[in-house]
Amino acid sequence: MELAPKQKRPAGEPCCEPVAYPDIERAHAERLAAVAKALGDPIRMQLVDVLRKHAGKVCVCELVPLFDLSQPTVSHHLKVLREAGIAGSERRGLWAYYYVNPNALEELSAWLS
Amino acid sequence: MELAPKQKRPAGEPCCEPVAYPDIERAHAERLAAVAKALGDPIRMQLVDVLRKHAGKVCVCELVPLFDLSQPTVSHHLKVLREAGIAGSERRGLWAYYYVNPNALEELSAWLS
DNA sequence: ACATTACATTGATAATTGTCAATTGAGTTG
DNA sequence: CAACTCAATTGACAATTATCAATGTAATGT
Repeated sequence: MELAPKQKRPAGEPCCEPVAYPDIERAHAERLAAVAKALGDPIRMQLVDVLRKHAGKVCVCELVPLFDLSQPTVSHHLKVLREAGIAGSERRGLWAYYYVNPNALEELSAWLS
Repeated sequence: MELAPKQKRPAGEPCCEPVAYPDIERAHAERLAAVAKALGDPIRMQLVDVLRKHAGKVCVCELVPLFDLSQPTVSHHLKVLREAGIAGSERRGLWAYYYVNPNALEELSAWLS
Protein backbone atom coordinates (compact mmCIF):
# COMPACT_ATOMS: atom_id res chain seq x y z
CA MET A 1 0.00 0.00 0.00
CA GLU A 2 3.02 2.33 -0.22
CA LEU A 3 2.93 4.13 3.02
CA ALA A 4 6.66 4.35 3.14
CA PRO A 5 7.87 7.95 3.44
CA LYS A 6 5.67 8.95 6.30
CA GLN A 7 8.36 10.15 8.65
CA LYS A 8 7.65 13.85 8.82
CA ARG A 9 8.13 14.31 12.54
CA PRO A 10 6.52 17.48 13.81
CA ALA A 11 9.83 19.14 14.69
CA GLY A 12 9.25 18.65 18.39
CA GLU A 13 10.70 15.70 20.25
CA PRO A 14 10.61 12.36 18.42
CA CYS A 15 7.93 9.93 19.54
CA CYS A 16 10.26 7.18 20.76
CA GLU A 17 13.45 5.24 20.36
CA PRO A 18 14.15 4.95 16.64
CA VAL A 19 12.51 1.75 15.51
CA ALA A 20 10.72 -1.43 16.36
CA TYR A 21 11.83 -4.42 14.37
CA PRO A 22 9.57 -7.05 12.91
CA ASP A 23 12.00 -9.72 14.08
CA ILE A 24 9.63 -12.53 13.78
CA GLU A 25 9.72 -13.55 10.18
CA ARG A 26 6.34 -13.56 8.54
CA ALA A 27 6.27 -17.30 7.95
CA HIS A 28 6.66 -18.06 11.63
CA ALA A 29 4.01 -15.55 12.58
CA GLU A 30 1.65 -17.12 10.10
CA ARG A 31 2.23 -20.57 11.48
CA LEU A 32 1.68 -19.46 15.05
CA ALA A 33 -1.35 -17.45 14.08
CA ALA A 34 -2.84 -20.45 12.33
CA VAL A 35 -2.58 -22.53 15.48
CA ALA A 36 -3.97 -19.73 17.61
CA LYS A 37 -6.79 -19.19 15.19
CA ALA A 38 -7.79 -22.83 15.37
CA LEU A 39 -7.90 -22.51 19.14
CA GLY A 40 -9.87 -19.30 18.89
CA ASP A 41 -13.27 -20.86 19.30
CA PRO A 42 -14.74 -22.01 22.60
CA ILE A 43 -15.95 -25.29 21.17
CA ARG A 44 -12.57 -26.15 19.75
CA MET A 45 -10.91 -25.06 22.94
CA GLN A 46 -13.09 -27.50 24.87
CA LEU A 47 -12.48 -30.22 22.33
CA VAL A 48 -8.75 -29.85 22.75
CA ASP A 49 -9.16 -29.84 26.48
CA VAL A 50 -11.14 -33.06 26.47
CA LEU A 51 -8.74 -34.72 24.08
CA ARG A 52 -5.76 -33.72 26.16
CA LYS A 53 -7.24 -34.93 29.41
CA HIS A 54 -7.78 -38.33 27.85
CA ALA A 55 -4.23 -39.16 27.06
CA GLY A 56 -5.49 -41.85 24.71
CA LYS A 57 -7.67 -41.35 21.71
CA VAL A 58 -11.29 -40.36 21.97
CA CYS A 59 -14.11 -41.56 19.77
CA VAL A 60 -16.11 -38.95 17.91
CA CYS A 61 -19.25 -40.65 19.14
CA GLU A 62 -18.19 -39.60 22.63
CA LEU A 63 -17.38 -36.07 21.64
CA VAL A 64 -20.57 -35.18 19.86
CA PRO A 65 -22.92 -35.56 22.85
CA LEU A 66 -20.75 -33.21 24.90
CA PHE A 67 -21.97 -30.22 22.97
CA ASP A 68 -25.29 -28.79 21.97
CA LEU A 69 -24.25 -28.97 18.36
CA SER A 70 -25.10 -31.11 15.41
CA GLN A 71 -22.77 -33.93 14.50
CA PRO A 72 -21.65 -32.21 11.29
CA THR A 73 -20.74 -29.10 13.21
CA VAL A 74 -18.57 -31.02 15.63
CA SER A 75 -17.04 -32.79 12.68
CA HIS A 76 -16.27 -29.43 11.17
CA HIS A 77 -14.51 -28.22 14.29
CA LEU A 78 -12.47 -31.40 14.44
CA LYS A 79 -11.44 -30.85 10.87
CA VAL A 80 -10.25 -27.35 11.68
CA LEU A 81 -8.14 -28.75 14.48
CA ARG A 82 -6.78 -31.43 12.19
CA GLU A 83 -5.85 -28.98 9.47
CA ALA A 84 -4.04 -26.79 11.97
CA GLY A 85 -2.00 -29.79 13.03
CA ILE A 86 -3.42 -29.64 16.52
CA ALA A 87 -5.36 -32.88 16.35
CA GLY A 88 -4.95 -36.12 14.51
CA SER A 89 -7.44 -38.84 13.78
CA GLU A 90 -7.44 -42.53 13.19
CA ARG A 91 -10.22 -44.69 11.91
CA ARG A 92 -10.89 -47.99 13.57
CA GLY A 93 -13.78 -49.80 11.99
CA LEU A 94 -16.84 -47.65 12.17
CA TRP A 95 -15.36 -45.22 14.60
CA ALA A 96 -12.96 -42.36 14.35
CA TYR A 97 -10.64 -41.56 17.20
CA TYR A 98 -9.11 -38.18 17.74
CA TYR A 99 -6.07 -37.21 19.69
CA VAL A 100 -4.00 -34.09 20.30
CA ASN A 101 -0.64 -33.57 18.73
CA PRO A 102 1.25 -31.93 21.59
CA ASN A 103 3.88 -30.46 19.29
CA ALA A 104 1.53 -27.92 17.80
CA LEU A 105 0.49 -26.67 21.21
CA GLU A 106 4.04 -26.60 22.50
CA GLU A 107 5.12 -24.53 19.56
CA LEU A 108 2.66 -21.84 20.51
CA SER A 109 3.21 -22.21 24.21
CA ALA A 110 6.93 -21.82 23.75
CA TRP A 111 6.52 -18.62 21.84
CA LEU A 112 4.12 -17.25 24.42
CA SER A 113 6.60 -17.62 27.23
CA MET B 1 -30.24 -29.14 19.68
CA GLU B 2 -31.57 -32.22 21.48
CA LEU B 3 -29.26 -34.91 20.34
CA ALA B 4 -29.37 -36.64 23.67
CA PRO B 5 -30.48 -40.24 23.39
CA LYS B 6 -28.10 -41.22 20.67
CA GLN B 7 -26.44 -44.18 22.32
CA LYS B 8 -27.64 -47.06 20.21
CA ARG B 9 -24.41 -49.04 20.07
CA PRO B 10 -24.38 -51.53 17.22
CA ALA B 11 -24.29 -54.59 19.47
CA GLY B 12 -20.62 -55.20 18.75
CA GLU B 13 -17.88 -53.90 21.00
CA PRO B 14 -18.33 -50.39 22.41
CA CYS B 15 -16.25 -47.67 20.81
CA CYS B 16 -14.17 -46.72 23.83
CA GLU B 17 -13.94 -46.22 27.58
CA PRO B 18 -17.25 -44.85 28.78
CA VAL B 19 -17.02 -41.08 28.61
CA ALA B 20 -14.94 -38.04 28.04
CA TYR B 21 -15.69 -35.19 30.38
CA PRO B 22 -15.93 -31.55 29.48
CA ASP B 23 -13.91 -30.66 32.56
CA ILE B 24 -13.05 -27.21 31.47
CA GLU B 25 -15.96 -25.05 32.38
CA ARG B 26 -17.38 -23.12 29.50
CA ALA B 27 -16.47 -19.72 30.88
CA HIS B 28 -12.80 -20.57 31.07
CA ALA B 29 -12.81 -21.99 27.58
CA GLU B 30 -14.42 -18.84 26.29
CA ARG B 31 -11.83 -16.64 27.92
CA LEU B 32 -8.95 -18.68 26.57
CA ALA B 33 -10.53 -18.86 23.14
CA ALA B 34 -10.96 -15.10 23.09
CA VAL B 35 -7.25 -14.61 23.70
CA ALA B 36 -6.32 -17.21 21.12
CA LYS B 37 -8.68 -15.69 18.62
CA ALA B 38 -7.08 -12.30 19.01
CA LEU B 39 -3.71 -13.90 18.33
CA GLY B 40 -5.12 -15.77 15.39
CA ASP B 41 -4.08 -13.29 12.76
CA PRO B 42 -0.55 -12.95 11.39
CA ILE B 43 -0.58 -9.19 11.67
CA ARG B 44 -1.63 -9.24 15.29
CA MET B 45 0.85 -12.01 16.00
CA GLN B 46 3.62 -9.81 14.64
CA LEU B 47 2.32 -6.80 16.51
CA VAL B 48 2.45 -8.71 19.77
CA ASP B 49 5.90 -9.94 18.91
CA VAL B 50 7.20 -6.46 18.27
CA LEU B 51 5.58 -5.09 21.41
CA ARG B 52 7.03 -7.86 23.52
CA LYS B 53 10.53 -7.46 22.18
CA HIS B 54 10.42 -3.80 23.12
CA ALA B 55 9.92 -4.18 26.81
CA GLY B 56 8.84 -0.55 26.94
CA LYS B 57 5.96 0.98 25.10
CA VAL B 58 5.93 1.44 21.36
CA CYS B 59 4.47 4.36 19.47
CA VAL B 60 1.79 3.61 16.91
CA CYS B 61 3.69 5.77 14.48
CA GLU B 62 6.45 3.17 14.61
CA LEU B 63 4.11 0.25 14.19
CA VAL B 64 2.20 1.40 11.16
CA PRO B 65 5.15 1.51 8.73
CA LEU B 66 6.06 -2.07 9.62
CA PHE B 67 3.13 -3.41 7.67
CA ASP B 68 1.73 -2.96 4.21
CA LEU B 69 -1.53 -1.87 5.69
CA SER B 70 -3.37 1.37 6.07
CA GLN B 71 -3.16 3.20 9.35
CA PRO B 72 -6.82 2.52 10.18
CA THR B 73 -6.31 -1.18 9.66
CA VAL B 74 -3.38 -1.28 12.04
CA SER B 75 -5.44 0.73 14.47
CA HIS B 76 -8.16 -1.86 14.15
CA HIS B 77 -5.81 -4.72 14.95
CA LEU B 78 -4.48 -2.87 17.95
CA LYS B 79 -8.01 -2.41 19.15
CA VAL B 80 -8.67 -6.14 18.87
CA LEU B 81 -5.59 -6.80 20.98
CA ARG B 82 -6.70 -4.22 23.50
CA GLU B 83 -10.19 -5.66 23.79
CA ALA B 84 -8.79 -9.12 24.35
CA GLY B 85 -6.72 -7.75 27.20
CA ILE B 86 -3.51 -8.61 25.40
CA ALA B 87 -2.37 -5.08 24.83
CA GLY B 88 -2.81 -1.80 26.60
CA SER B 89 -2.31 1.73 25.40
CA GLU B 90 -1.43 5.07 26.79
CA ARG B 91 -1.64 8.46 25.18
CA ARG B 92 1.22 10.88 25.56
CA GLY B 93 0.56 14.08 23.73
CA LEU B 94 -0.03 13.37 20.09
CA TRP B 95 1.22 9.84 20.28
CA ALA B 96 -0.23 6.62 21.49
CA TYR B 97 1.99 3.98 23.00
CA TYR B 98 1.11 0.33 23.11
CA TYR B 99 2.44 -2.39 25.32
CA VAL B 100 1.71 -6.03 26.02
CA ASN B 101 -0.04 -7.19 29.12
CA PRO B 102 1.90 -10.37 29.91
CA ASN B 103 -0.86 -11.78 32.08
CA ALA B 104 -3.14 -12.48 29.17
CA LEU B 105 -0.46 -14.39 27.32
CA GLU B 106 0.59 -16.30 30.41
CA GLU B 107 -2.94 -17.38 31.01
CA LEU B 108 -3.05 -19.07 27.64
CA SER B 109 0.49 -20.32 27.84
CA ALA B 110 -0.19 -21.92 31.19
CA TRP B 111 -3.16 -23.80 29.86
CA LEU B 112 -1.22 -24.95 26.83
CA SER B 113 1.42 -26.64 28.93
C1' DA C 1 -7.13 31.26 14.84
C1' DC C 2 -5.50 28.12 11.49
C1' DA C 3 -2.90 24.52 9.65
C1' DT C 4 -0.75 20.20 10.73
C1' DT C 5 0.07 15.83 12.86
C1' DA C 6 -1.32 11.32 15.19
C1' DC C 7 -4.60 8.25 15.96
C1' DA C 8 -9.40 6.56 16.20
C1' DT C 9 -13.97 5.85 14.24
C1' DT C 10 -17.39 5.23 10.61
C1' DG C 11 -19.28 3.15 6.60
C1' DA C 12 -18.86 0.06 2.93
C1' DT C 13 -17.49 -4.27 0.90
C1' DA C 14 -15.56 -8.70 -0.04
C1' DA C 15 -14.02 -12.80 2.29
C1' DT C 16 -14.33 -15.97 5.99
C1' DT C 17 -16.69 -18.54 9.44
C1' DG C 18 -20.13 -21.22 12.38
C1' DT C 19 -24.12 -23.62 11.99
C1' DC C 20 -27.67 -26.87 10.32
C1' DA C 21 -30.32 -30.10 7.23
C1' DA C 22 -29.58 -33.26 3.84
C1' DT C 23 -26.65 -36.36 1.63
C1' DT C 24 -22.77 -39.27 0.92
C1' DG C 25 -19.25 -42.72 2.06
C1' DA C 26 -17.45 -46.36 4.44
C1' DG C 27 -17.70 -50.20 7.64
C1' DT C 28 -20.60 -53.78 10.11
C1' DT C 29 -24.21 -57.03 10.84
C1' DG C 30 -27.82 -59.94 9.48
C1' DC D 1 -27.17 -57.94 -0.78
C1' DA D 2 -29.86 -55.06 2.43
C1' DA D 3 -30.27 -52.56 6.54
C1' DC D 4 -27.94 -50.02 9.75
C1' DT D 5 -24.36 -47.11 12.14
C1' DC D 6 -20.71 -43.51 12.46
C1' DA D 7 -18.52 -39.86 10.48
C1' DA D 8 -17.47 -36.68 6.71
C1' DT D 9 -19.00 -33.71 3.01
C1' DT D 10 -22.06 -30.52 0.60
C1' DG D 11 -24.91 -26.53 0.13
C1' DA D 12 -27.11 -22.71 2.16
C1' DC D 13 -27.33 -18.84 5.15
C1' DA D 14 -26.48 -15.51 8.77
C1' DA D 15 -22.85 -13.49 11.36
C1' DT D 16 -18.26 -11.97 11.75
C1' DT D 17 -14.04 -10.11 10.00
C1' DA D 18 -10.20 -7.70 7.45
C1' DT D 19 -9.59 -4.05 4.76
C1' DC D 20 -9.77 0.65 2.83
C1' DA D 21 -11.29 5.57 1.96
C1' DA D 22 -13.20 9.19 4.22
C1' DT D 23 -14.05 11.59 8.28
C1' DG D 24 -13.57 12.85 13.11
C1' DT D 25 -10.97 14.23 17.31
C1' DA D 26 -7.51 15.94 19.96
C1' DA D 27 -3.00 17.90 20.62
C1' DT D 28 0.78 20.79 18.68
C1' DG D 29 3.02 24.33 16.05
C1' DT D 30 3.00 28.80 13.49
